[in-house]
Amino acid sequence: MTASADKINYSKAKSDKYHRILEAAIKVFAEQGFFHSTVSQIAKEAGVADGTIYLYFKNKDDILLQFFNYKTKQVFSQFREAVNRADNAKDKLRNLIRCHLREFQRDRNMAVVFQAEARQGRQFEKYIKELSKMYLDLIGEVVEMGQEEGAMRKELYLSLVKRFILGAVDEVINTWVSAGGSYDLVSMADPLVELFLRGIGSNGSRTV
Amino acid sequence: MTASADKINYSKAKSDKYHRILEAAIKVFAEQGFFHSTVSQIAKEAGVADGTIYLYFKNKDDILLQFFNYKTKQVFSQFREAVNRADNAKDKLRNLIRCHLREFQRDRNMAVVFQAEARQGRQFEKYIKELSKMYLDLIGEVVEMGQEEGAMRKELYLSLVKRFILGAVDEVINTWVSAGGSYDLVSMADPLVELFLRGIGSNGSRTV
Amino acid sequence: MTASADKINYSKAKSDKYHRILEAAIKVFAEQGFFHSTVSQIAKEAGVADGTIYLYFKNKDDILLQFFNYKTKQVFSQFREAVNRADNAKDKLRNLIRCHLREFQRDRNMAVVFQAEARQGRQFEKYIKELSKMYLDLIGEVVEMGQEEGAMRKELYLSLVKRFILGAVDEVINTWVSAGGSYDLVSMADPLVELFLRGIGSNGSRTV
Amino acid sequence: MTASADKINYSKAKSDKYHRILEAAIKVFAEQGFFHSTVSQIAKEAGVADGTIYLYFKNKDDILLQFFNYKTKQVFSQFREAVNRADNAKDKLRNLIRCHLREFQRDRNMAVVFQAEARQGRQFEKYIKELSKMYLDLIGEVVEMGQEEGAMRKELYLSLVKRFILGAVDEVINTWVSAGGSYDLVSMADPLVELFLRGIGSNGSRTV
DNA sequence: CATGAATGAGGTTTCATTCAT
DNA sequence: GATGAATGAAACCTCATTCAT
Repeated sequence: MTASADKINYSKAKSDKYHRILEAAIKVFAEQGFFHSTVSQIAKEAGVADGTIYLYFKNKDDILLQFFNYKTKQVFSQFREAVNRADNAKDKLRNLIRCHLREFQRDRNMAVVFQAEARQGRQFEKYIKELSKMYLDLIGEVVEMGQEEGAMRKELYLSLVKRFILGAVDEVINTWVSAGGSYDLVSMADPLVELFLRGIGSNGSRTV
Repeated sequence: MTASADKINYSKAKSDKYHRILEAAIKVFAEQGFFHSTVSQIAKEAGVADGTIYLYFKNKDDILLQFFNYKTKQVFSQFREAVNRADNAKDKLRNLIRCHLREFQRDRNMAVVFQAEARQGRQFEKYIKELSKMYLDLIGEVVEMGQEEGAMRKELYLSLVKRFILGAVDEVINTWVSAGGSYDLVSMADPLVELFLRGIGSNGSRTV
Repeated sequence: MTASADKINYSKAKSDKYHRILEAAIKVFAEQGFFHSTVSQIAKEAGVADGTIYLYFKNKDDILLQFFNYKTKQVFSQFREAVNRADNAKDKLRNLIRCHLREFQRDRNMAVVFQAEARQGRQFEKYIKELSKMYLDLIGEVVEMGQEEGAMRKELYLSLVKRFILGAVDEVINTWVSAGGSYDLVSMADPLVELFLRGIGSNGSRTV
Repeated sequence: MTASADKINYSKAKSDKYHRILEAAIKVFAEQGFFHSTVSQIAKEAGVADGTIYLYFKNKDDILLQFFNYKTKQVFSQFREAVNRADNAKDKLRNLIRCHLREFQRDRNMAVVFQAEARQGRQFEKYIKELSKMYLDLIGEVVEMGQEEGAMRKELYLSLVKRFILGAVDEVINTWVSAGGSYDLVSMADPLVELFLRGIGSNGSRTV
């Protein structure tokens, strides 16, 4: 007797309140962390009664789950578009990373929650892994195209390259989040892409 | 600084029980996450009474704090040694990363807790930042030496490079943790270092 | 008497919806028990909105109260008729018990609710006692008539006899309800009446 | 991961507090009914903190369950003894019923809870049925012995007889409970047994 | 030092009831 | 009359922490 989907208003074109609660929750989660946030705080921030939350979400966990779902879809279509807008691999990579940084800069609460809660495993593991995979696949496509174009090295260890890129971008965002979002994140994109492409070694260096 | 030194036995060269509890806690945190772990579980795992925990730790948070302190110091001296063991920048970098991966592979519980709980901000933020800073500084030193040696590009945006390296290593560890530690993590070190040094672009590529 | 007549439509010859809700409620109560039933479930079963219930009933308790009132009146007139249809005490008793079992068999939901919720005391105590009294009085009349007719022993402890009969019938119904109504309840009537009249002792037995 | 038997102190020879809580709970249940009773009320009545309840009982339901278990065992051994103390069926029956009434009179809270909550089905159904069965079996034994002795009629419909007796006794207790326990319940035993044995019909009556 | 029973604040969640539409 | 989204009181239960032994 799970009291879920049939009781909860997921349809209704994501009614006004659904989004109000979701945004409020993300704000509170960003400020306090998921575990230290209380449903009451979220309700107050959203300007609704505690019980109202449960008309739109199955439970507290479900709020975070819905967020991953909702923001993810939204952000991912942006990523995809950004990649499509360019016609060579390097520009695709640059566009992807610019877009990534731009979107996270645009909504810092989202960024904080993504960066902080996504590493928690347990209940959200499945979602996070899926999310991560989508991103890695996107990078994978771009790199493979780059290899075909001759713009990227053929002998790359692809699955490592993907993590190498995601990890670096992630850390750049983390740092920005930790710093309170006090500087322009997007401006990191181009230098970062250069590092990806050229590495840090001096020209023609033999490394192994 | 911490208002507890008088009650809690931090001296005594870290008695047997102190470490037993700490290791037990890390095991439990790794399995359940910090918030879902209970003091009782830790006590049971350590084979002591619940109350005993409070003879060695101020409270639940303090356990995690002590862990960051304890493991950090231990691991950091290893990192420092690894760097010192080489006499050129590239080898220092390679040694650092090998050591990092080796240590995290050696103690997977530690790895899980580090990777998961360190991103939570709030109560542990200060510690984590400090930790992160130590690592970044170490990388910074190596890179600067590399620039002097001529082994690394002079025009690098140093603070970005540091995050670029930390982030990538971190993500490689995360992936390994998510996969249940099922493959050899250390073998990622050399390919990773190559990516840092040469990037993913084909030789002589102009990137901007 | 009830402080609500002005708000609630008790007049109007019990509109269609009133009965729909009442029957729905009894069904739900029978399935889940009064306390575990929610007003929403009742509304859904009745095919009306939650709020509509409050146009016909003062509150959740009132639904059960109205049920006791409504079914009681209805069933009691049947009992009275059954008794009247016979012209000697033994047949009256037999008719009463047959009727009782028949009516409860006819509407198992009613039976379940009657048997289960009537023993709860507290809020419904008054109603239940009244109900019980009506039944006991009916039995009393029959037995007294039997005594006058010479068909029943003169020295009976009347108030005990009444409970003795009611209790036995009740338990027979309980058992049938517990068994899921899987056998014919009415067929218990005649053997039961024989037990009332002859007891279980062998003929001519001296019992004290 | 049901947090039950391993966490809860069922051993310890039913420690002092276990019984204090149980008796307090029964008192509160008797006064308010199970559903209207709150854990806080029980805790206050027992003179312990709310949380303490959960050291001894898995949850609120478990309190009632434990009660059925505990009192049942206790009371049933009394019933069995009472039956054994006589050496003919009629006396066994009389002893059983006297004992039943005596025990319920002795502890009115128990009586109230037994009579009221035992009819609720749902969560406690299994227990109640078991309980009921034990009692019915005991009666069954006695009646069968009576038949062998020639003290009871051979042609009896045994399963009906059992319910007939249990029901009547039950109702006598209910009435006494409803009346606030204001009269002597045990004095009902002998007249009741006479009704069982001789019925209410006049001597030699043909009933069918 | 060590214990673990006891505490009680505080969180999540349910659901009877209301009221603007 | 009818609706059903919204309310918020109140219940159950957990668990970090204390303290008498």
